[in-house]
Amino acid sequence: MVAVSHRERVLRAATAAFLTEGYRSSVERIARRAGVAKQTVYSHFPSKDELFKAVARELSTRVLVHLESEPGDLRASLLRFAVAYRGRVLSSEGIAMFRTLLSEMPRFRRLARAVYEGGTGGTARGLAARLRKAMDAGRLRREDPQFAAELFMSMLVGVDRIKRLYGVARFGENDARRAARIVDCFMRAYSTEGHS
Amino acid sequence: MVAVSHRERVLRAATAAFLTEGYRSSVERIARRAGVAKQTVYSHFPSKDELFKAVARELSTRVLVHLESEPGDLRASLLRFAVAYRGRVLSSEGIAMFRTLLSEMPRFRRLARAVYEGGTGGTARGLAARLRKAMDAGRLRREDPQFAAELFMSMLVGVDRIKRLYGVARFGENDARRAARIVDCFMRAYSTEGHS
DNA sequence: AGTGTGCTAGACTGGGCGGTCTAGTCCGCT
DNA sequence: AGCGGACTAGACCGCCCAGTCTAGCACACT
Repeated sequence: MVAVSHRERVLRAATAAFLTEGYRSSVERIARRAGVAKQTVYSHFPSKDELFKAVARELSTRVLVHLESEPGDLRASLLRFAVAYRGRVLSSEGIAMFRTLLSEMPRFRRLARAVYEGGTGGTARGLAARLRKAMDAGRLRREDPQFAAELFMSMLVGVDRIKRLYGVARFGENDARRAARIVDCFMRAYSTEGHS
Repeated sequence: MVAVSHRERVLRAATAAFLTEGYRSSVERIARRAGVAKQTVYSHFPSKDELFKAVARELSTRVLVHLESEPGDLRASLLRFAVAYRGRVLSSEGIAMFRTLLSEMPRFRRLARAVYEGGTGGTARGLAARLRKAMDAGRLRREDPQFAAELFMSMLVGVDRIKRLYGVARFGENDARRAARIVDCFMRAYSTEGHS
C-alpha cells in the first residue's frame, strides 16, 4: 500500500515541523517537507488539528521509560533509570516535544490526559511498582510508593528541564554525574541502610 | 499624566489576554479589553512583539519567592518557603504564565535568560544562600548549596507542575500536606540530625 | 486500449491579523 | 477663541493561511 508510506511520511514531516516551529507550522510547509502535495496531507488527515493530534499521540508513545524489574542492585537500577529518563526528557527532542505539546494542550483536553498517561504518568506508575517491591523487601523505607516515584522523577528533571526550556543550560557530558548525585540524595532519604 | 494610566491599562489587558489565549491573542482584542483604540496600543508599544516582551518582563518580576533569612527553625522556614513557592508556581496564574512564556521563549532568547534569572534562578540563588548558612551552622549536611537548592525546588514542583499543565490535577486544599511531606524528605536527605 | 485510483502542481476563496492611515473628537493651555 | 496633543472609530493594505477545487499525470488492472 503506497498510502501507508505516504501517511507515514506526512506524519514524520509534521512531527519534525511541529517540533521546530510549533503549531505555527503551515500545512503547506509540512507537505513540502514530506515531499508531497498539500492535497495528499488532507486526504490522510481531515484537518490540521487532527494531524496535530495524531502527531501528539505518536510522540507520547516515545516517552515512556521502562525500568527493568529484575532483582539486581537497587541503587544501580535506579541510576540506570535516572540516566535513561533524563536523557529522554532533557534531550533537545524531549524539550521541543514538551514545549510544543504544552502550548496546545489547553485546546485538546482529552488528548492531554492521554499524553500525560502515556508519558510521565505511565513512567511514574512503573517506577512506583518497582519501589513498592523494594519496600516490601525492606530495602526502602515504607511509604506511599506513588509519591516516592513522583518525587524521584521530580528530582531528576525539575529545575534542569526549566533551565533547558529557557535556554539557560545545555545537556552535557557531566550529566551522568548529576544523575548519580540525585540518586544518592534519593537513597539518603529513602534507603533503610545506614548513611555515610 | 494620562499616558501612564493608558499604558498601564494596555499592559494589564495584554497580560490577561496573553495568559489566557497565548500569543494568538490579537492586538485588536487586547485593545478592546483595555477599553482603548488599537492605535493607542501602537502609540505605546512599537509592535506586538515588543508588547509581549514588556508583558513577559513584568510577569517575571512577580515570580520571585523570598525566604526569610532570620535564624528560626530551619524546617519551619523551609516549610513556609515550600508552601509559598508551590502556591505561586502551581496556581492557575503561575501555570498560565509558564505555558505562555515558554512557547514564545525560543524567539526571544535574551529575554528568556532574564525571565529565568528573575524567577526560578533568583529564587534558587536566595534559597542556596540560606542553605549555605545552615550548612555553615552544621545543621545541614555540607554539600553544594546551589545543587541542594535546585533539588529542593525540583522536589517541590516537578511532577505536580506537569500534572497541572496537562490538566490532570487541580491545586487543592491538601496541598500543604504534600508540601510538608516533601520538606520531610528533603530534611531526611540533608539534615545532620538523626532520622526516625 | 481503456478505466480508475492516487497522486501532482497550483489556483482560488474566505477569513484573520499586524500595522498604517484618515478623519474627527475631546481637553488643557495660552 | 484658537492651538496642539492625545485619543477615538473604523477603513484599509498586504500578507499568510486552512481548506477546496481543477486539471492533468502515472500506473495498475482488466
